[in-house]
Amino acid sequence: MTPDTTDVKTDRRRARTRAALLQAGEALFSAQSVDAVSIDDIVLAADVAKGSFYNHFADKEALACAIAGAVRAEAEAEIDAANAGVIDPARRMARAQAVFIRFAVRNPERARAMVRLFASAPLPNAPMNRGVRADVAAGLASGDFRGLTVESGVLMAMGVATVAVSRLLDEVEAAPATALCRDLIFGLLRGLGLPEPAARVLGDEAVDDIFRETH
Amino acid sequence: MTPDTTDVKTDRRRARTRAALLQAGEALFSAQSVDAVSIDDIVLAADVAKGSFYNHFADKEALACAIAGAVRAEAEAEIDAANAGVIDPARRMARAQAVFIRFAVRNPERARAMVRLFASAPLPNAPMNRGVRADVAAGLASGDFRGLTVESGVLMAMGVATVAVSRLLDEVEAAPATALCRDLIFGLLRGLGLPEPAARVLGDEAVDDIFRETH
DNA sequence: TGCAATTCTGACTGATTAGTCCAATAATGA
DNA sequence: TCATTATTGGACTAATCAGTCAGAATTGCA
Repeated sequence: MTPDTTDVKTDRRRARTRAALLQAGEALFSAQSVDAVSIDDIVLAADVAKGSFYNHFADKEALACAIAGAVRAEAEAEIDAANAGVIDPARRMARAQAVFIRFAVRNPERARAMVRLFASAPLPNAPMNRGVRADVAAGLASGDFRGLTVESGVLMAMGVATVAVSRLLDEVEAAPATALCRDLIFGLLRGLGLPEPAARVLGDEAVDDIFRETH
Repeated sequence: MTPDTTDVKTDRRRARTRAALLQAGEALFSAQSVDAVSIDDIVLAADVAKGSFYNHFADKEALACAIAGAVRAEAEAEIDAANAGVIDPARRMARAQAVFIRFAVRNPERARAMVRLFASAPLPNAPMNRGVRADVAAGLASGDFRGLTVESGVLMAMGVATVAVSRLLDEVEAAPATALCRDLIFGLLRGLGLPEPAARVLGDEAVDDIFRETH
C-alpha cells in the first residue's frame, strides 16, 4: 500500500522508457511537424510498445510539451551557468545570445525541435525570456541601454536570437557561426543603445569566451 | 482544339472555386498547422466538392504554397508602393518595416497564415527579402549603415519584423502597434549603425506617414 | 434550342491513425 | 522461493483521411 516502498527505487526501467520516448520524439520533431509524426512512428523509433507511450504521456502534444520544456531548460541552464557571477547587463545579454547560438550549433537536432515546437506558442513572456527581460530592464535602469521600452528591447533580443538560430540551422552555412554571432550581438547591443565601441568589445568578448569555453 | 477559344473567357467559375479554396485555406491555416487541417475541412469551408480541390491543387502543400505566395505578394506590393520614389536606404528600410507591420495589423488572419506557412521554409534568400537585402547593401554602401555585413543586417531586419508581427498577433496587445513600431524601427536603424537622432526621426516619420496614409 | 468542352460533384476505397485492453513480463519485498 | 504490483507489448477497433472516378451541371457557341 505504501506507494513509497515501490516509488522510491521502483524503476529506472520507467525512466529509461521515458527517455527513449523523449529522444525519439526529439529526433522526429526536428524533421517533421508534430502533426506529421504519428505515435506509431515515435514508438517505433523509441523501440517501445504503443501502450507504453500512453503510460507516460496523455497524447502527442504532451510529449511535445515535455520535449520543448526539456530543451528549453537545457538551454536556460547553459545560459545561467555562463552568466553566473556576471553583473553588467550588457555583458549578460551578449553572453546569453552567444550561449543560445552555441547551443543551437552544438545541438542542431534539439534546436530544430525547439524552433518547431515554439512555433506554436512562441514569444510572449515565456519563462525563458524572464532572464532576457530582467537584463534589458537592468540595462535600461543603469543607462547602458537607452531610448526604448523594456518590451521593445526584449523583442529585439528575441528577434536576433531567433533569426540567428534559424539562419544557422539552414545547413547552407557558408558563414562560420562565430562571425555571424559577433555581428549580430554587436548590432543588437548597438540597437539597444550601447555606445558603439563598448558594443563591439562586449560582443567579441562574449563570442571569444563562450565559443572557446570547453573546447 | 484551339484551346484559346475556351481558355480566354472560359470560366470565372474556375476562378471562383480557386478563390474560395484559397480563402478557406487562409482562414484554416491561420488557426491550425497545415498538417492539422484536412482537405475535407478545406472543401467544407470553401463549400466546394473534394474533386474540385484536386482540380486546382495537387495536394495540401500546393495550396499552402499558393496561399503563402499570394500573401507575400500582397505585402510586397504594399511595401513597393510605399517606397516608390523613396531613395534613401534607411528611410526605405524604416518604411518597409512600418508597412509590413501595418499589413499584419490590418490583416491579422492573413498574417497569421503567413507566419505559419513561413515557419516551414522561412528565412534564407526568399524573393521577399531581396528588397531588404538591396536596402541594407545600399545603406552600407552609402555609409548610413556601418559595422556589419549585409547578411547580418538583413537578418536583423528580418528578426525585428518577424518578432514585431508575432508580438502584435498575440491578441494581448496592451501596447498600441504604433508605439511598439516606433521603438522597434528606431532600435533597428540604430543597430544598423544609423546615428541616433536620424534613427529616431526616420522611424517616427515612417510610422506617422505609413499608419496615417489612407485613413 | 441543342451541342461540345470543361469543371464540378460526392460517394467510394484503401490506407493510416489514435487510443484501448488484457495477457505476458519483470522487479520488488517477505 | 513466491506473491504482489506496475509496466509492457502488440493485436484490435472505430474513425479519419487522401486521393479517385464516373456522372451531373454549367458555360460558350452555333
